[in-house]
Amino acid sequence: MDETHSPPLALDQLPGHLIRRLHQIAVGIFLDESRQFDLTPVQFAALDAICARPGLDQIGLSGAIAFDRTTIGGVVERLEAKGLIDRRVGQADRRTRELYITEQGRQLLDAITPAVLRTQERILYPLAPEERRQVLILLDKLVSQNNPFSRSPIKGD
Amino acid sequence: MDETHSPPLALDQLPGHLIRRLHQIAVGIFLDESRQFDLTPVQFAALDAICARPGLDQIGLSGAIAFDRTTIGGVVERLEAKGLIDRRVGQADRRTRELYITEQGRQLLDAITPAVLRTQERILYPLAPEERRQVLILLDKLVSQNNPFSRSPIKGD
DNA sequence: ATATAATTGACAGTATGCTGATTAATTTGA
DNA sequence: TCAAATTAATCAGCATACTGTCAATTATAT
Repeated sequence: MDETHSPPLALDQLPGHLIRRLHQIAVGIFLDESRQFDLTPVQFAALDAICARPGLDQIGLSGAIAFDRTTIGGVVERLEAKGLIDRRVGQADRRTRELYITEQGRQLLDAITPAVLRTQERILYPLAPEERRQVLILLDKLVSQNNPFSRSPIKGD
Repeated sequence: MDETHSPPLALDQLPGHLIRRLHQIAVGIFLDESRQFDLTPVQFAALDAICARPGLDQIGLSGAIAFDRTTIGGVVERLEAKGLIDRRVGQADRRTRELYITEQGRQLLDAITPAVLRTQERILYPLAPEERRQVLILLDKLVSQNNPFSRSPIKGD
């Protein structure tokens, strides 16, 4: 027998594949729930972080929500084009762009928040209450302890 | 008091955000482990599925590993350009393109498999053995039961 | 048999998410 | 002080991941 080839891996049992699928599902539910607001999950995350920390620059925003710093450029550009944030040249450091949420941005954030909360409930809906607590603890453990290996590691406050 | 605005949500406690972060981390580990093979996670998944089911068409491949059918087009195009798969016009249905792994593709799949397995171990490394079993069970439950709501639901065999 | 439906794959367009290079501004160090 | 290193943002380029649309092909229904 010249059987030099290993059998294909069963993808649907690999953690990486399960994680990719779950992410795909979570994004799908988010877009379904917030269809009327024309905001992507990443745009929501950025808007939420800018609201929480006004005057943040783009690198700071990357660190706060773990985006690649190049990706953030396009995201804030689109948020600015929609009138949801302002971008001002930094006072202390003119290389930076300080980010501020606009009144319109605040109103959208308020309006979309219930949809975002419904999204989280729908994602976890298949699990029993105790399992939901469990999975959040395990996901948090995986994310925080693998954080150093991530491409865009979270910076602590 | 005219406090009409709710406080920003704590992103790092939202399931959707944790899932996005974990996916980002998993992809990063995959690319790190398989750097020398020049294959992305999605390309690996497609190659693995084509190996397991030779003659599959592109829609069938989408259904097997939950890709959008448009996304698959570019993926198989790049796999074909690298000489890892063949694409032939379907005999029974000339609309389809039947996908076959090449000998070169099989060899790459063999070579990359240990790296893919190491990737899975690194993803789960922060967890104790019992927690690893738990999280896989919970992820599988979330994925399979939310599958109908996904944009690219898995088709059963 | 033939008009209509549905299906496969392709294409255009948009939005992440990354690499690597470049520019402008600031900081460091000899 | 002034050249060198560093940093913030941008740009070009590539690969997912989705929407919609379209042409070619097949299935259906009268």
